[in-house]
Amino acid sequence: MRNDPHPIPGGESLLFLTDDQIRRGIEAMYFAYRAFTADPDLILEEIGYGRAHHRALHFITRDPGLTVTALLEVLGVTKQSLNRVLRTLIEDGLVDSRVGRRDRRERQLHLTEKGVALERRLSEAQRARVRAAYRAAGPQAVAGFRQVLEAMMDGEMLAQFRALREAPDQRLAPRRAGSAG
Amino acid sequence: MRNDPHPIPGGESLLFLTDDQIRRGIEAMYFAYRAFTADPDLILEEIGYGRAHHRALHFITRDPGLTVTALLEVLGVTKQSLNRVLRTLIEDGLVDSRVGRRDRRERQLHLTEKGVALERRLSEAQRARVRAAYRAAGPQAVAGFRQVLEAMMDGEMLAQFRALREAPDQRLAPRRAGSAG
DNA sequence: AAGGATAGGGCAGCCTTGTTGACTTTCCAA
DNA sequence: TTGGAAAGTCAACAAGGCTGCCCTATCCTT
Repeated sequence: MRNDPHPIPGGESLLFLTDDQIRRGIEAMYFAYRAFTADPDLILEEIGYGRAHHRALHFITRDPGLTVTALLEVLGVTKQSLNRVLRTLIEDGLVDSRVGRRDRRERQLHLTEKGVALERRLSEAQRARVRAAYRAAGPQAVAGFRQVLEAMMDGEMLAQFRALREAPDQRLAPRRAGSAG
Repeated sequence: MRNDPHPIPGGESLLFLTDDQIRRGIEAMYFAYRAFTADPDLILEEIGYGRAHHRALHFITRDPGLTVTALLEVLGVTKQSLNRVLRTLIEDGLVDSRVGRRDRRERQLHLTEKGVALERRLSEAQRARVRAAYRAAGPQAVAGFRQVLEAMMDGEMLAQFRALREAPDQRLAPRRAGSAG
């Protein structure tokens, strides 16, 4: 298992599949993810929030009016965990939780002006880094980056990711189809 | 700031730098990182360890005999935080902490057989996913993936990352007197 | 030989953000 | 009307970050 021992008949060089290359990719992913979160983390620290707050603000911005359950599924955490974060955002006047119209058990989540302002500040910081990296690497590299990231996701997660793209302002929730918690 | 308003005179299409594309990249990074850690997380949970244990095992494997301080710098955490994790690994007989030869204040970290076995199991699980993603995306996409990840790192982190590459079995730390590791 | 600097570690205690379990409110269907 | 299911909330615990302070052993310089 030290080096990929499968010179698959097909022509192309498979050197990019050696264990060493894979391991370098794993390390790059680890370091890059730390860099990726570093800028918003600084802002969050100022105001006593954490990454979980940023994530909630992001997906509420992405899909205004989504329910707690829908947000839960996107984030892949338990509702208790999300609830704590959401409660502080609501108490601090960044998120508005409205009783659902079609189902009064549901809460529909929107950002307040203050919430929009913070979300924008956080996103801008994060986007600046990603934009710089994209610009430095060029469009072809970016296409490859996206391809590999998507190929890393499993089926259910990929579906969630694509659902965000395809239904930019649509509720994700109502499908009864079972998805694990 | 909604869409990149800089049609830089230079020719290429800059559509890959729109805020929308950047945001998709950010979301892809978020989901992919979750997928990326999912497989080892399952194994770690079985035995009551966390990601921090995996990271320590990884970098000790990467650079056997490295000191606590060197590991600290690679991981970017505090001594106290690392120490808790390292202590359990040593107590459980996965890591061996030997007094340094050239400097007896230092502790040189090695994996035991048991440690090697666990690290291999964790790495194999993670590599399997990355390898599958690489294979699916192809060598050109992988090159782009790596380019973007490196472009995301800041200078110091990039230096650390490259130091791992260039000195695969060398101490990262002070190099007082050159002695075999 | 003495004193400061460095490597490593321990303890106390804080925070965020995961987790499970138990609970209320609301809806819907038998 | 009643009972189950679903949405959301509250309580308590754990992992693993963090800081602060203290301690020993070991270097290294004076």
